[in-house]
Amino acid sequence: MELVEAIQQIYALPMDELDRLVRITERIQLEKNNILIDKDKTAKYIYFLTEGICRIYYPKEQKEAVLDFCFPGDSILSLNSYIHGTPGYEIVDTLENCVLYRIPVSKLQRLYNQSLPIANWGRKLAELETLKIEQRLMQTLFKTAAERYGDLLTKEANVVQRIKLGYIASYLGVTQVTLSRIRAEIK
Amino acid sequence: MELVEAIQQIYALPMDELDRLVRITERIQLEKNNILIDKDKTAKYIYFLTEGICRIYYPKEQKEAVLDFCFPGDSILSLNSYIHGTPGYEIVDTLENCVLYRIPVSKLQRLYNQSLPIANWGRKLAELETLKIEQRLMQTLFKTAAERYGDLLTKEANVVQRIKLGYIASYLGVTQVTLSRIRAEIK
DNA sequence: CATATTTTTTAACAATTGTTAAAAAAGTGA
DNA sequence: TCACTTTTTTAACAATTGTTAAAAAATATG
Repeated sequence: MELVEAIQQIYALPMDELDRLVRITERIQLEKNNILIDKDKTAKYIYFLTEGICRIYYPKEQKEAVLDFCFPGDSILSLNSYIHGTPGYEIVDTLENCVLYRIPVSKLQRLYNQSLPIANWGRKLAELETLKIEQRLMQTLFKTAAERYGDLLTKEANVVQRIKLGYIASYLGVTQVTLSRIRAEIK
Repeated sequence: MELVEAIQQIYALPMDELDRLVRITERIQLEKNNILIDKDKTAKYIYFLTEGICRIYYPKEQKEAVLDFCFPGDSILSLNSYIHGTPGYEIVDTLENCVLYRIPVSKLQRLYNQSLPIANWGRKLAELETLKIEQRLMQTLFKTAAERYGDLLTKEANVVQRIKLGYIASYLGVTQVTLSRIRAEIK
């Protein structure tokens, strides 16, 4: 998955506009088990993941919850921070060595006020994020943890084995013990 | 709550651009217990509610789930349908007599491709929707039904009495019986 | 105002998940 | 390879919520 591809899959841009975006992106590498986005900090960047796996989670005293896992091609934003320019809630860390591209939010905002296609690209980016979270919410509303674990297995089969059970359990909204019971049932 | 106010609170527009938006809106009234947005239909409009209360819910065989209640000042969109132009999942109905303004999605899309401020307005609309759902998700992840019921009571105190317990229970993700038990605890 | 309908509460029981702790399995590094 | 650490599984018990059904309360209707 390449940067240009990741940008274009959100909203197709004409060459010159695409170039304006690409010119403000930076490529970074981050080793396994490092923090990409920290809570209570104002996010200076939005990211595109091209290699590796990340985890987005909300840390709360005692009880943390995994919002999502990110795979190559995904965009990663600290939502509240990106949208309101205030400190965000979530922590994003790397579960494997990662390659990412980052766009400074301040420069991006400037482009939003200059370029119609890029403003519409930003609109699409937000719209797709909305759908992503809606899907997440609907799954927790309607599917049991067992069903959702099955979905994960079919969608990201080989990947599930690379993620700790505790993280997956948190993503599914159950304890590690319960997920272990679910897996015992399946076999 | 007036239409112009509802539009401007999303993203402030210059007078002439605001006017382009206002000119394509229509005022409608809908009596209590009518369907505003139906599932499996492609939404032709987005709405601003200025009077009354609406309920957004996902209907699933046996088990329906209330996503949100809408109050004056809120915008109402069938997310998937608005974003992808495909049939949506949710039903929106009126819990009281309502006054709404609607914008045809097709005309709105045209403006997105013509006007930079309106494209950015659409971006903000999507961004705010994202945060709304994120809040909803975080509440279900971290707060117990009892806590969330307490939140509802403080935020929309007088309004809660006007909404059926079954709807509120569905919004909180518990059965009506459980919510009844929660209320018995509080008193 | 009295009756019918809807909504809410209460009770008893079943089922599911959480909790704590210990054992087993897998992974890591010298 | 062996010892050590981390992760996963299993077991027993407690706590919470769902289910079903009936009673009570509130609301609507002629």
